[in-house]
Amino acid sequence: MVQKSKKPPTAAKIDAPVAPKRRGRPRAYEPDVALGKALDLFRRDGFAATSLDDLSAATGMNRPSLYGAFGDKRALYIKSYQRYRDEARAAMVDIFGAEAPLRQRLERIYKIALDIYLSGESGPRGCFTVMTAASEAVSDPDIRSMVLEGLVGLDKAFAYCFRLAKERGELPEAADATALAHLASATVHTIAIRARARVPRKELEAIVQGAIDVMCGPK
Amino acid sequence: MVQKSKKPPTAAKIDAPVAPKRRGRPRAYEPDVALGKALDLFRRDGFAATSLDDLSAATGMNRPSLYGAFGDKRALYIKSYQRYRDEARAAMVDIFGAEAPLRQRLERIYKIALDIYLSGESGPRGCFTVMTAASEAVSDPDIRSMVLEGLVGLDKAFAYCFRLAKERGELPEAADATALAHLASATVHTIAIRARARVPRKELEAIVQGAIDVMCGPK
DNA sequence: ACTTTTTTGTACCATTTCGCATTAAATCCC
DNA sequence: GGGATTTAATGCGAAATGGTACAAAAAAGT
Repeated sequence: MVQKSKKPPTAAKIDAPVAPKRRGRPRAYEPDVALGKALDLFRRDGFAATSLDDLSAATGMNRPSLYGAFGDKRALYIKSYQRYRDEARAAMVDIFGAEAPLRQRLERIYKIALDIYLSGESGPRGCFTVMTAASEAVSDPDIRSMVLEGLVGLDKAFAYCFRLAKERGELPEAADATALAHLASATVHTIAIRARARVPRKELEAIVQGAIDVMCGPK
Repeated sequence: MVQKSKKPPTAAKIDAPVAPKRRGRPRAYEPDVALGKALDLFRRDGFAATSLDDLSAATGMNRPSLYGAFGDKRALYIKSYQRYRDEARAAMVDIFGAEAPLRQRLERIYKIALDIYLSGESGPRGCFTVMTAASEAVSDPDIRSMVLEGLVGLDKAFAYCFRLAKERGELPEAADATALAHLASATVHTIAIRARARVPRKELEAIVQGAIDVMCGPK
């Protein structure tokens, strides 16, 4: 019961990208979009304040289906978080090392961050990593280590970005790439928090610009 | 029913600091310490994950007493938050404008912040303002505005601190006090978050030092 | 001693919550 | 069409939750 689908032995192809032709009653939902809905809820209300009924209503799946597809509430939360982080990472990863000048790279990163944090029909939802750190992280070691991964992942990406800038002569040799990276991450965190307090985008952008100016020198 | 205690008309003194000699059965708890215990729980687990039973057990008060003394769960949360903020503010407020050089003032502020964020028997508890922003802030306008107050309060304190440094010649005239203040707040936020992810104090102190170096110039 | 006042403590209620057992439905294989 | 298999749907149940009613208890006033 570990492998969930036995491939038809006739097919020599690599895993078919579509229509595996499953055996029983077809699913009435798409796991991916359901997970997206669950993520939306968790991002808005957090783990404890989101009930299985809420999740069931949002995904259109009834509880047993939810349970069968994703496991219990905690497992669903973890899968939601992983998906959030994969998406956020995918949206940013290319930019850190792009050819554009440092300023531009940073601006692009923060624009994407703001897009993520300010999205949401019922108000901005902030950063899921930050939210998770602020709630479940303390009590659950597994979740805590995922959060830590997320935090240091961002640190490292920014550090790479700044080291590159030094190599390209955009920053003085004396610049401390690690310290700058922590400041860049801190700026991400602060706008995530302020977003949830409904600070308007204009102000968040001003904070970002100020931070960039300090980090890059007053171009 | 607005005034909660009618003063004895014989006493011409200003509100007696001790022993008002109340009338009925004496309280079995001290409201201040009970509120402190409630704050401890809320800080660790957040609003939704803290039950009235937990609060009752921690404070030693049974639920009806809790209710009578502080109102419902939300009211208790709000009172807890106000107390947290009052304490945190009181611990820092004198330092921002102290005579010591900028670096020293910043170092003292961050030391106090770390002491607050890393305290807690069952793991570090982070910053209650950040935690509240990450959870209840979106859905509850009253709580959200309190959080916002907390955030801008810190911004303003740091801004005052940096303006003072400029006047004292510790920073170049061109330095942007507002932008530096936002960076200083961002550093507070980032260590609060990382503290909950159990990043050890040494690392947090390194982050703080790096931030101070960037903000103050590489002394 | 008796009343009044305030708080405690027990017990209760209505609701919500998570999880699962069971039955009904829809599809594939033969 | 009949059986196998996978999923959906209903609904149960035990526990927990927020909140409150009510009586007993402990003090002050008279």
